[in-house]
Amino acid sequence: MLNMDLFRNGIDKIRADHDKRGLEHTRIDQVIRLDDEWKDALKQMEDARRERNQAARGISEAKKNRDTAAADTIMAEVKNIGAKISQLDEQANSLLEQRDIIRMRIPNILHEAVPIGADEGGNTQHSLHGEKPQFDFEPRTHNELIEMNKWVELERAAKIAGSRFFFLKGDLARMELALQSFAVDFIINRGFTFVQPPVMMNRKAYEGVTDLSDFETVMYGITPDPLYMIATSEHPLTAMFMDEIIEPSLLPIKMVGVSSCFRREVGAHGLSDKGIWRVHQFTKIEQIIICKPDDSWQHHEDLLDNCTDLWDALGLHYEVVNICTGDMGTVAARKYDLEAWLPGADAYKEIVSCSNCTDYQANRLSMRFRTNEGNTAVHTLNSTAVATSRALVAIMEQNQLKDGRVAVPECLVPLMGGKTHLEPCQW
RNA sequence: GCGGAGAUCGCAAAGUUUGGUAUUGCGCCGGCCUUGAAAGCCGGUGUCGCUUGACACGGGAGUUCGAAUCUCUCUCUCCGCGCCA
Repeated sequence: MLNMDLFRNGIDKIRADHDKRGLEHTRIDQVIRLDDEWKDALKQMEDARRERNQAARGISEAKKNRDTAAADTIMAEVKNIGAKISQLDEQANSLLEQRDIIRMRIPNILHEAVPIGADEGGNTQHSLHGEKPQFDFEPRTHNELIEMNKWVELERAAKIAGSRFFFLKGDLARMELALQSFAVDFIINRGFTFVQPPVMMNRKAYEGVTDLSDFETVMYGITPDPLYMIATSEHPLTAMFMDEIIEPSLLPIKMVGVSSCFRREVGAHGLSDKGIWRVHQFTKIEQIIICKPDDSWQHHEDLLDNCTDLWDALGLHYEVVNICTGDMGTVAARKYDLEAWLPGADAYKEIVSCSNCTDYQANRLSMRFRTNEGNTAVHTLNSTAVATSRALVAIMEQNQLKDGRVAVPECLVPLMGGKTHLEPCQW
Protein backbone atom coordinates (compact mmCIF):
# COMPACT_ATOMS: atom_id res chain seq x y z
CA MET A 1 0.00 0.00 0.00
CA LEU A 2 1.33 3.40 -0.94
CA ASN A 3 1.72 6.05 1.74
CA MET A 4 -1.13 8.61 1.76
CA ASP A 5 1.48 11.35 1.65
CA LEU A 6 2.27 10.28 -1.89
CA PHE A 7 -1.34 10.83 -2.96
CA ARG A 8 -1.40 14.28 -1.35
CA ASN A 9 2.04 15.60 -2.21
CA GLY A 10 3.49 13.35 -4.89
CA ILE A 11 0.54 12.42 -7.06
CA ASP A 12 2.51 12.92 -10.27
CA LYS A 13 4.77 10.03 -9.30
CA ILE A 14 1.80 7.67 -9.00
CA ARG A 15 0.29 8.89 -12.27
CA ALA A 16 3.60 8.48 -14.09
CA ASP A 17 3.90 4.94 -12.73
CA HIS A 18 0.38 4.08 -13.91
CA ASP A 19 1.27 5.42 -17.36
CA LYS A 20 4.36 3.23 -17.38
CA ARG A 21 2.24 0.21 -16.51
CA GLY A 22 -0.47 1.22 -18.98
CA LEU A 23 -3.14 1.54 -16.28
CA GLU A 24 -6.13 3.90 -16.15
CA HIS A 25 -6.03 6.57 -13.44
CA THR A 26 -9.55 5.81 -12.21
CA ARG A 27 -8.48 4.38 -8.87
CA ILE A 28 -6.05 7.19 -8.16
CA ASP A 29 -8.81 9.74 -8.68
CA GLN A 30 -11.16 7.76 -6.45
CA VAL A 31 -8.62 7.66 -3.64
CA ILE A 32 -8.05 11.40 -3.83
CA ARG A 33 -11.77 12.15 -3.88
CA LEU A 34 -12.53 9.82 -0.96
CA ASP A 35 -9.61 11.27 0.98
CA ASP A 36 -11.00 14.78 0.61
CA GLU A 37 -14.47 13.63 1.64
CA TRP A 38 -13.05 11.77 4.60
CA LYS A 39 -11.13 14.83 5.79
CA ASP A 40 -14.33 16.90 5.65
CA ALA A 41 -16.30 14.31 7.57
CA LEU A 42 -13.49 13.95 10.09
CA LYS A 43 -13.42 17.66 10.72
CA GLN A 44 -17.15 17.76 11.38
CA MET A 45 -16.91 14.85 13.77
CA GLU A 46 -14.00 16.37 15.63
CA ASP A 47 -15.90 19.63 16.03
CA ALA A 48 -18.81 17.76 17.56
CA ARG A 49 -16.48 15.88 19.86
CA ARG A 50 -14.78 19.07 20.94
CA GLU A 51 -18.19 20.47 21.82
CA ARG A 52 -18.93 17.41 23.90
CA ASN A 53 -15.58 17.55 25.68
CA GLN A 54 -16.06 21.20 26.59
CA ALA A 55 -19.50 20.41 27.98
CA ALA A 56 -18.12 17.51 30.00
CA ARG A 57 -15.50 19.82 31.50
CA GLY A 58 -18.21 22.31 32.36
CA ILE A 59 -20.22 19.63 34.13
CA SER A 60 -17.17 18.47 36.01
CA GLU A 61 -16.44 22.03 37.08
CA ALA A 62 -20.03 22.71 38.13
CA LYS A 63 -20.20 19.52 40.17
CA LYS A 64 -16.98 20.41 41.95
CA ASN A 65 -18.61 23.70 42.93
CA ARG A 66 -21.72 21.81 44.03
CA ASP A 67 -23.72 23.78 41.47
CA THR A 68 -26.18 21.04 40.49
CA ALA A 69 -28.42 23.39 38.58
CA ALA A 70 -25.63 24.52 36.25
CA ALA A 71 -24.56 20.91 35.70
CA ASP A 72 -28.11 19.86 34.85
CA THR A 73 -28.43 22.72 32.36
CA ILE A 74 -25.31 21.70 30.46
CA MET A 75 -26.29 18.03 30.57
CA ALA A 76 -29.63 18.85 29.03
CA GLU A 77 -27.91 20.84 26.29
CA VAL A 78 -25.60 18.05 25.18
CA LYS A 79 -28.02 15.20 25.71
CA ASN A 80 -28.23 14.34 22.01
CA ILE A 81 -24.73 15.12 20.93
CA GLY A 82 -23.62 11.50 21.31
CA ALA A 83 -25.95 10.32 18.57
CA LYS A 84 -24.68 13.05 16.27
CA ILE A 85 -21.08 12.05 16.95
CA SER A 86 -21.62 8.37 16.30
CA GLN A 87 -23.41 9.16 13.06
CA LEU A 88 -20.56 11.40 11.85
CA ASP A 89 -18.05 8.86 13.07
CA GLU A 90 -19.69 6.10 11.11
CA GLN A 91 -19.70 8.26 8.01
CA ALA A 92 -16.02 9.13 8.36
CA ASN A 93 -15.02 5.52 8.99
CA SER A 94 -16.95 4.34 5.98
CA LEU A 95 -15.18 6.87 3.74
CA LEU A 96 -11.80 5.91 5.15
CA GLU A 97 -12.51 2.24 4.61
CA GLN A 98 -13.59 2.81 1.02
CA ARG A 99 -10.48 4.90 0.39
CA ASP A 100 -8.15 2.22 1.68
CA ILE A 101 -9.87 -0.69 -0.07
CA ILE A 102 -9.09 1.09 -3.32
CA ARG A 103 -5.65 2.18 -2.13
CA MET A 104 -4.77 -1.45 -1.35
CA ARG A 105 -5.30 -2.27 -5.02
CA ILE A 106 -3.01 0.44 -6.34
CA PRO A 107 0.36 -1.13 -7.17
CA ASN A 108 3.78 -0.14 -5.85
CA ILE A 109 5.90 2.50 -7.61
CA LEU A 110 8.30 0.72 -9.95
CA HIS A 111 12.05 1.23 -9.99
CA GLU A 112 13.16 3.29 -13.00
CA ALA A 113 15.22 0.40 -14.40
CA VAL A 114 12.19 -1.88 -14.80
CA PRO A 115 11.81 -2.60 -18.53
CA ILE A 116 8.51 -1.73 -20.15
CA GLY A 117 6.48 -4.59 -21.58
CA ALA A 118 2.96 -5.94 -21.78
CA ASP A 119 3.64 -9.43 -20.45
CA GLU A 120 6.46 -11.89 -19.73
CA GLY A 121 7.60 -11.50 -23.32
CA GLY A 122 8.88 -8.08 -22.32
CA ASN A 123 11.28 -9.41 -19.69
CA THR A 124 14.94 -8.82 -20.50
CA GLN A 125 17.98 -10.97 -19.85
CA HIS A 126 20.15 -9.68 -17.00
CA SER A 127 22.87 -12.35 -17.12
CA LEU A 128 23.58 -15.92 -18.22
CA HIS A 129 25.26 -18.47 -15.95
CA GLY A 130 26.93 -21.80 -16.60
CA GLU A 131 26.80 -23.62 -19.87
CA LYS A 132 24.07 -25.52 -21.61
CA PRO A 133 24.73 -29.22 -20.97
CA GLN A 134 25.39 -31.31 -24.10
CA PHE A 135 23.98 -34.82 -24.37
CA ASP A 136 25.02 -37.62 -26.73
CA PHE A 137 21.52 -39.03 -26.31
CA GLU A 138 17.98 -37.66 -26.34
CA PRO A 139 17.53 -36.07 -22.88
CA ARG A 140 14.49 -37.21 -20.96
CA THR A 141 11.97 -34.96 -19.25
CA HIS A 142 11.91 -35.01 -15.47
CA ASN A 143 8.54 -36.73 -15.68
CA GLU A 144 10.11 -39.62 -17.54
CA LEU A 145 12.98 -39.75 -15.05
CA ILE A 146 10.84 -39.80 -11.91
CA GLU A 147 8.66 -42.49 -13.41
CA MET A 148 11.43 -44.83 -14.60
CA ASN A 149 13.30 -44.45 -11.30
CA LYS A 150 10.16 -44.65 -9.12
CA TRP A 151 11.24 -41.51 -7.22
CA VAL A 152 7.81 -39.86 -7.13
CA GLU A 153 4.31 -41.22 -6.59
CA LEU A 154 1.61 -39.00 -8.03
CA GLU A 155 -1.31 -41.47 -8.29
CA ARG A 156 -1.10 -42.64 -4.71
CA ALA A 157 -0.78 -39.01 -3.54
CA ALA A 158 -3.86 -38.13 -5.60
CA LYS A 159 -5.70 -41.00 -3.94
CA ILE A 160 -5.12 -39.73 -0.42
CA ALA A 161 -4.92 -35.95 -0.99
CA GLY A 162 -5.68 -34.92 -4.55
CA SER A 163 -3.94 -34.08 -7.80
CA ARG A 164 -0.76 -31.96 -7.65
CA PHE A 165 0.37 -33.64 -4.43
CA PHE A 166 3.26 -36.09 -4.37
CA PHE A 167 5.25 -38.62 -2.39
CA LEU A 168 9.02 -38.28 -2.79
CA LYS A 169 10.91 -41.54 -2.43
CA GLY A 170 14.40 -42.96 -2.14
CA ASP A 171 17.47 -41.08 -3.32
CA LEU A 172 15.49 -38.16 -4.70
CA ALA A 173 13.84 -37.60 -1.31
CA ARG A 174 17.26 -37.79 0.30
CA MET A 175 18.63 -35.19 -2.10
CA GLU A 176 15.67 -32.94 -1.30
CA LEU A 177 16.76 -32.93 2.34
CA ALA A 178 20.38 -32.32 1.33
CA LEU A 179 19.27 -29.32 -0.74
CA GLN A 180 17.44 -27.83 2.23
CA SER A 181 20.45 -28.24 4.45
CA PHE A 182 22.89 -26.92 1.85
CA ALA A 183 20.80 -23.85 1.04
CA VAL A 184 20.14 -22.94 4.67
CA ASP A 185 23.84 -23.24 5.55
CA PHE A 186 24.82 -21.28 2.46
CA ILE A 187 22.61 -18.32 3.38
CA ILE A 188 23.51 -18.49 7.09
CA ASN A 189 27.12 -18.03 5.97
CA ARG A 190 26.07 -14.76 4.32
CA GLY A 191 25.09 -13.38 7.72
CA PHE A 192 21.42 -14.37 7.82
CA THR A 193 19.63 -15.75 10.89
CA PHE A 194 17.85 -19.08 10.44
CA VAL A 195 14.15 -18.80 11.34
CA GLN A 196 11.43 -21.42 11.18
CA PRO A 197 7.99 -19.73 10.97
CA PRO A 198 4.40 -20.78 11.63
CA VAL A 199 2.81 -22.21 8.48
CA MET A 200 -0.58 -20.66 9.20
CA MET A 201 -1.45 -16.98 9.50
CA ASN A 202 -4.50 -14.91 10.38
CA ARG A 203 -6.29 -12.72 7.87
CA LYS A 204 -5.07 -9.37 9.16
CA ALA A 205 -1.39 -10.25 8.97
CA TYR A 206 -1.88 -11.92 5.62
CA GLU A 207 -3.51 -8.88 4.05
CA GLY A 208 -0.36 -6.99 4.93
CA VAL A 209 1.92 -9.05 2.74
CA THR A 210 -0.01 -10.21 -0.29
CA ASP A 211 -2.16 -9.18 -3.19
CA LEU A 212 -5.83 -9.37 -2.13
CA SER A 213 -6.76 -11.52 -5.14
CA ASP A 214 -4.43 -14.21 -3.77
CA PHE A 215 -7.06 -15.09 -1.18
CA GLU A 216 -9.25 -16.43 -3.98
CA THR A 217 -6.62 -18.14 -6.14
CA VAL A 218 -3.61 -19.02 -4.01
CA MET A 219 -4.35 -19.48 -0.33
CA TYR A 220 -5.88 -22.40 1.50
CA GLY A 221 -8.23 -21.30 4.29
CA ILE A 222 -8.47 -23.45 7.42
CA THR A 223 -11.64 -24.75 9.08
CA PRO A 224 -12.86 -24.16 11.73
CA ASP A 225 -10.31 -21.49 12.70
CA PRO A 226 -10.00 -18.39 10.49
CA LEU A 227 -6.41 -19.07 9.39
CA TYR A 228 -4.62 -19.42 6.08
CA MET A 229 -1.85 -21.84 5.11
CA ILE A 230 1.20 -19.85 4.06
CA ALA A 231 2.10 -19.75 0.37
CA THR A 232 5.74 -19.04 1.25
CA SER A 233 7.74 -18.32 4.40
CA GLU A 234 8.17 -14.79 3.00
CA HIS A 235 4.74 -14.06 4.41
CA PRO A 236 5.20 -14.94 8.10
CA LEU A 237 8.80 -13.70 8.16
CA THR A 238 7.89 -10.32 6.68
CA ALA A 239 4.77 -9.92 8.83
CA MET A 240 6.74 -10.95 11.92
CA PHE A 241 7.35 -7.30 12.90
CA MET A 242 3.80 -6.13 12.18
CA ASP A 243 2.65 -3.12 14.26
CA GLU A 244 6.13 -2.59 15.66
CA ILE A 245 8.52 0.31 15.86
CA ILE A 246 11.81 -1.43 15.23
CA GLU A 247 14.99 -0.35 17.02
CA PRO A 248 17.22 1.16 14.29
CA SER A 249 20.21 -0.72 15.70
CA LEU A 250 18.51 -4.01 14.72
CA LEU A 251 18.38 -3.03 11.04
CA PRO A 252 19.00 -4.59 8.65
CA ILE A 253 17.24 -7.76 9.84
CA LYS A 254 18.33 -10.66 7.61
CA MET A 255 16.56 -13.99 7.88
CA VAL A 256 16.69 -17.30 6.07
CA GLY A 257 13.50 -19.31 6.51
CA VAL A 258 12.50 -22.79 5.55
CA SER A 259 8.93 -24.03 5.40
CA SER A 260 6.39 -26.04 3.53
CA CYS A 261 4.49 -23.81 1.12
CA PHE A 262 0.85 -24.35 0.18
CA ARG A 263 -0.79 -23.09 -3.01
CA ARG A 264 -4.16 -23.83 -4.54
CA GLU A 265 -2.91 -23.05 -8.06
CA VAL A 266 -6.43 -22.23 -9.24
CA GLY A 267 -6.52 -21.91 -13.01
CA ALA A 268 -3.10 -23.45 -13.59
CA HIS A 269 -3.17 -26.02 -16.36
CA GLY A 270 -1.00 -27.42 -19.07
CA LEU A 271 1.18 -30.36 -19.97
CA SER A 272 4.33 -28.61 -18.78
CA ASP A 273 2.82 -28.51 -15.30
CA LYS A 274 2.75 -32.30 -14.96
CA GLY A 275 4.88 -33.97 -12.33
CA ILE A 276 6.34 -31.98 -9.45
CA TRP A 277 6.95 -28.67 -11.22
CA ARG A 278 3.71 -27.00 -10.12
CA VAL A 279 2.26 -28.55 -6.97
CA HIS A 280 0.03 -27.71 -4.01
CA GLN A 281 2.73 -28.30 -1.40
CA PHE A 282 6.48 -27.88 -1.62
CA THR A 283 9.43 -26.81 0.50
CA LYS A 284 11.18 -23.52 0.03
CA ILE A 285 14.22 -21.85 1.56
CA GLU A 286 13.66 -18.11 1.50
CA GLN A 287 15.77 -15.01 2.18
CA ILE A 288 14.16 -11.99 3.86
CA ILE A 289 15.62 -8.56 4.56
CA ILE A 290 13.99 -5.76 6.55
CA CYS A 291 16.04 -2.59 6.24
CA LYS A 292 16.22 1.19 6.10
CA PRO A 293 14.95 2.72 2.83
CA ASP A 294 18.34 4.07 1.79
CA ASP A 295 19.92 0.62 1.79
CA SER A 296 17.27 -1.47 0.09
CA TRP A 297 18.53 -1.31 -3.51
CA GLN A 298 21.97 -2.49 -2.44
CA HIS A 299 20.37 -5.32 -0.45
CA HIS A 300 18.36 -6.28 -3.50
CA GLU A 301 21.58 -6.78 -5.47
CA ASP A 302 23.07 -8.71 -2.54
CA LEU A 303 20.10 -11.07 -2.47
CA LEU A 304 20.54 -11.72 -6.17
CA ASP A 305 24.26 -12.36 -5.65
CA ASN A 306 23.44 -14.90 -2.94
CA CYS A 307 21.13 -16.67 -5.39
CA THR A 308 23.53 -16.76 -8.28
CA ASP A 309 26.40 -17.90 -6.05
CA LEU A 310 24.19 -20.63 -4.63
CA TRP A 311 22.96 -21.87 -8.01
CA ASP A 312 26.46 -21.61 -9.46
CA ALA A 313 27.60 -23.85 -6.60
CA LEU A 314 24.98 -26.39 -7.67
CA GLY A 315 26.61 -26.27 -11.11
CA LEU A 316 23.45 -25.55 -13.06
CA HIS A 317 22.85 -23.54 -16.22
CA TYR A 318 20.33 -20.71 -15.89
CA GLU A 319 19.64 -17.11 -16.82
CA VAL A 320 18.71 -14.12 -14.69
CA VAL A 321 15.75 -12.16 -16.00
CA ASN A 322 14.78 -8.55 -15.33
CA ILE A 323 10.98 -8.63 -14.89
CA CYS A 324 9.10 -6.04 -16.95
CA THR A 325 6.18 -3.76 -16.05
CA GLY A 326 3.47 -6.07 -17.36
CA ASP A 327 4.78 -9.12 -15.48
CA MET A 328 5.47 -7.44 -12.14
CA GLY A 329 2.38 -7.72 -9.96
CA THR A 330 1.21 -5.36 -7.25
CA VAL A 331 3.71 -5.54 -4.42
CA ALA A 332 7.25 -5.52 -5.85
CA ALA A 333 9.01 -2.39 -7.10
CA ARG A 334 11.63 -4.44 -8.90
CA LYS A 335 12.05 -8.16 -9.45
CA TYR A 336 14.65 -10.55 -10.83
CA ASP A 337 13.80 -14.15 -11.70
CA LEU A 338 16.25 -17.01 -12.14
CA GLU A 339 15.18 -19.35 -14.92
CA ALA A 340 16.84 -22.74 -15.16
CA TRP A 341 17.46 -24.55 -18.43
CA LEU A 342 15.30 -27.65 -18.73
CA PRO A 343 16.63 -29.74 -21.64
CA GLY A 344 13.60 -32.05 -21.52
CA ALA A 345 11.31 -29.08 -22.03
CA ASP A 346 13.79 -27.23 -24.23
CA ALA A 347 13.10 -24.02 -22.29
CA TYR A 348 14.21 -21.78 -19.42
CA LYS A 349 11.75 -21.93 -16.52
CA GLU A 350 11.36 -19.99 -13.28
CA ILE A 351 13.13 -21.31 -10.21
CA VAL A 352 13.83 -18.18 -8.15
CA SER A 353 12.10 -14.83 -7.63
CA CYS A 354 13.97 -11.94 -6.00
CA SER A 355 11.98 -8.80 -5.10
CA ASN A 356 12.37 -5.41 -3.46
CA CYS A 357 8.93 -4.46 -2.12
CA THR A 358 10.21 -1.08 -0.80
CA ASP A 359 7.73 0.29 1.78
CA TYR A 360 4.63 -1.29 0.21
CA GLN A 361 4.27 -4.19 2.68
CA ALA A 362 5.63 -2.09 5.55
CA ASN A 363 2.89 0.51 5.09
CA ARG A 364 0.17 -2.11 5.27
CA LEU A 365 1.82 -3.86 8.20
CA SER A 366 2.73 -0.63 10.00
CA MET A 367 6.38 -1.60 10.42
CA ARG A 368 8.49 1.47 11.18
CA PHE A 369 11.77 2.56 12.73
CA ARG A 370 12.81 5.72 14.58
CA THR A 371 14.52 8.56 12.78
CA ASN A 372 15.19 12.15 13.81
CA GLU A 373 12.27 13.21 11.63
CA GLY A 374 9.86 10.73 13.21
CA ASN A 375 8.89 7.13 12.53
CA THR A 376 9.49 5.96 8.99
CA ALA A 377 8.36 2.81 7.18
CA VAL A 378 11.05 0.18 6.66
CA HIS A 379 11.68 -1.56 3.34
CA THR A 380 11.12 -5.30 2.90
CA LEU A 381 12.82 -7.61 0.43
CA ASN A 382 12.46 -11.30 -0.29
CA SER A 383 14.12 -13.83 -2.50
CA THR A 384 13.89 -17.54 -3.01
CA ALA A 385 17.10 -19.33 -2.20
CA VAL A 386 15.85 -22.73 -3.32
CA ALA A 387 12.39 -24.14 -3.95
CA THR A 388 13.37 -27.77 -3.60
CA SER A 389 10.85 -29.38 -5.94
CA ARG A 390 11.90 -27.13 -8.82
CA ALA A 391 15.58 -27.50 -7.99
CA LEU A 392 15.14 -31.27 -8.16
CA VAL A 393 13.60 -30.93 -11.61
CA ALA A 394 16.47 -28.77 -12.86
CA ILE A 395 19.11 -31.11 -11.40
CA MET A 396 17.42 -34.21 -12.81
CA GLU A 397 17.11 -32.79 -16.30
CA GLN A 398 20.55 -31.19 -16.50
CA ASN A 399 22.52 -33.94 -14.69
CA GLN A 400 20.85 -36.97 -16.24
CA LEU A 401 22.88 -39.84 -17.68
CA LYS A 402 22.04 -42.06 -20.61
CA ASP A 403 20.96 -44.90 -18.28
CA GLY A 404 18.48 -42.63 -16.50
CA ARG A 405 20.51 -42.14 -13.33
CA VAL A 406 21.29 -38.60 -12.17
CA ALA A 407 24.64 -37.17 -11.03
CA VAL A 408 24.48 -35.54 -7.60
CA PRO A 409 25.89 -31.96 -7.61
CA GLU A 410 29.31 -32.07 -5.96
CA CYS A 411 28.36 -29.73 -3.14
CA LEU A 412 25.55 -32.09 -2.09
CA VAL A 413 27.58 -35.31 -2.11
CA PRO A 414 28.86 -34.91 1.50
CA LEU A 415 25.25 -34.35 2.62
CA MET A 416 24.18 -37.61 0.93
CA GLY A 417 26.63 -39.92 2.69
CA GLY A 418 29.08 -39.69 -0.19
CA LYS A 419 26.57 -40.83 -2.77
CA THR A 420 27.50 -39.47 -6.23
CA HIS A 421 24.51 -40.72 -8.24
CA LEU A 422 20.79 -41.07 -7.61
CA GLU A 423 19.87 -44.74 -8.01
CA PRO A 424 16.39 -46.03 -8.88
CA CYS A 425 14.00 -46.81 -6.06
CA GLN A 426 13.17 -50.51 -5.64
CA TRP A 427 9.37 -50.07 -5.56
C1' G B 1 -10.15 -28.38 27.72
C1' C B 2 -10.59 -26.46 33.18
C1' G B 3 -9.20 -22.82 37.02
C1' G B 4 -6.53 -18.30 38.39
C1' A B 5 -3.77 -13.74 37.18
C1' G B 6 -2.73 -10.16 33.66
C1' A B 7 -2.36 -6.68 28.76
C1' U B 8 -1.34 1.38 30.02
C1' C B 9 3.36 5.73 24.56
C1' G B 10 10.30 2.19 22.39
C1' C B 11 11.17 -0.25 27.64
C1' A B 12 9.57 -0.34 32.88
C1' A B 13 5.87 1.04 36.12
C1' A B 14 1.55 4.18 38.74
C1' G B 15 -3.53 5.20 38.21
C1' U B 16 -8.70 0.85 38.25
C1' U B 17 -11.59 -0.23 44.86
C1' U B 18 -14.67 5.47 44.84
C1' G B 19 -16.04 7.21 36.49
C1' G B 20 -14.37 13.78 35.69
C1' U B 21 -10.59 13.07 30.36
C1' A B 22 -3.10 9.70 31.30
C1' U B 23 1.38 10.39 35.35
C1' U B 24 6.48 8.99 36.56
C1' G B 25 11.33 6.73 35.57
C1' C B 26 14.63 4.81 31.73
C1' G B 27 16.02 5.14 26.68
C1' C B 28 16.15 8.39 22.42
C1' C B 29 16.23 13.58 20.01
C1' G B 30 17.17 18.87 20.49
C1' G B 31 18.89 23.15 23.42
C1' C B 32 21.79 25.47 27.52
C1' C B 33 26.53 24.77 29.93
C1' U B 34 31.72 22.86 28.31
C1' U B 35 38.13 23.04 24.85
C1' G B 36 35.46 18.23 24.12
C1' A B 37 32.63 14.69 26.76
C1' A B 38 30.03 13.22 31.08
C1' A B 39 27.02 15.19 34.80
C1' G B 40 23.38 18.85 35.54
C1' C B 41 19.30 21.91 33.83
C1' C B 42 15.27 22.99 30.06
C1' G B 43 12.17 21.24 26.14
C1' G B 44 10.58 17.31 22.98
C1' U B 45 9.68 12.05 22.14
C1' G B 46 2.06 7.33 19.88
C1' U B 47 -1.82 8.18 15.62
C1' C B 48 -4.83 11.41 12.52
C1' G B 49 -6.02 16.31 11.07
C1' C B 50 -3.11 20.29 11.13
C1' U B 51 -5.24 26.83 12.84
C1' U B 52 -7.45 26.57 18.00
C1' G B 53 -8.10 20.24 17.71
C1' A B 54 -9.53 15.00 17.81
C1' C B 55 -8.08 10.16 19.03
C1' A B 56 -5.12 6.55 21.84
C1' C B 57 -4.67 2.56 28.32
C1' G B 58 -4.79 -5.44 23.93
C1' G B 59 -9.45 -5.53 19.93
C1' G B 60 -14.80 -4.79 19.54
C1' A B 61 -19.59 -3.51 21.68
C1' G B 62 -22.51 -1.32 25.72
C1' U B 63 -23.99 1.99 30.10
C1' U B 64 -23.09 7.50 30.85
C1' C B 65 -23.23 14.42 29.78
C1' G B 66 -18.36 12.06 30.53
C1' A B 67 -14.95 5.40 30.77
C1' A B 68 -7.89 3.37 31.60
C1' U B 69 -11.70 3.01 35.64
C1' C B 70 -18.33 -0.06 35.32
C1' U B 71 -20.79 -4.23 32.04
C1' C B 72 -20.50 -7.80 27.94
C1' U B 73 -17.49 -10.18 24.35
C1' C B 74 -13.14 -11.67 21.65
C1' U B 75 -7.75 -12.16 21.27
C1' C B 76 -3.11 -12.85 23.39
C1' U B 77 0.44 -13.64 27.63
C1' C B 78 1.81 -15.84 32.42
C1' C B 79 0.84 -19.59 36.53
C1' G B 80 -1.51 -24.27 38.00
C1' C B 81 -4.29 -28.78 36.38
C1' G B 82 -5.60 -32.17 32.38
C1' C B 83 -4.29 -34.22 27.53
C1' C B 84 -0.25 -35.00 24.20
C1' A B 85 4.41 -35.58 19.58
